[in-house]
Amino acid sequence: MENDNSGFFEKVYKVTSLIPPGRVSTYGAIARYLGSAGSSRMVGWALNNCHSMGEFIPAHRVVNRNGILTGKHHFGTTSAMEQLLANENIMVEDDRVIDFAALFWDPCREL
DNA sequence: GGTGTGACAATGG
DNA sequence: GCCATTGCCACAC
Repeated sequence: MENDNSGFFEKVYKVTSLIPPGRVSTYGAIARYLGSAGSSRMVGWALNNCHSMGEFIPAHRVVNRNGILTGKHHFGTTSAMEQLLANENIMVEDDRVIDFAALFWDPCREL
């Protein structure tokens, strides 16, 4: 299919797209689900290339393990990510997801 | 084929 | 408890 990217990236996009609305995930969780727990940084990098994809990736649902919107700057504007999260009923305060633990979506556990 | 990187994570001081 | 450093692994040049 069209998703014949480099493999790891494709999985990142896939899993990220599979994040249910109103939920958030972490780079480490996704990386671990892909079989590479130490590739947490790769997840972020993959999302960085998400702009090269012809499809929108809900990367705003992906935050670091602290629930902090680390990559909000990559959305163009810092408010873009917060707006997107707010649109998903996710409240963000001080660049951090409120009740992140409850909204945390683990692909290894829920998928 | 080697080097650099990158939106993290974990540990140490 | 907060700041700095290292590890990590896959992709781009």
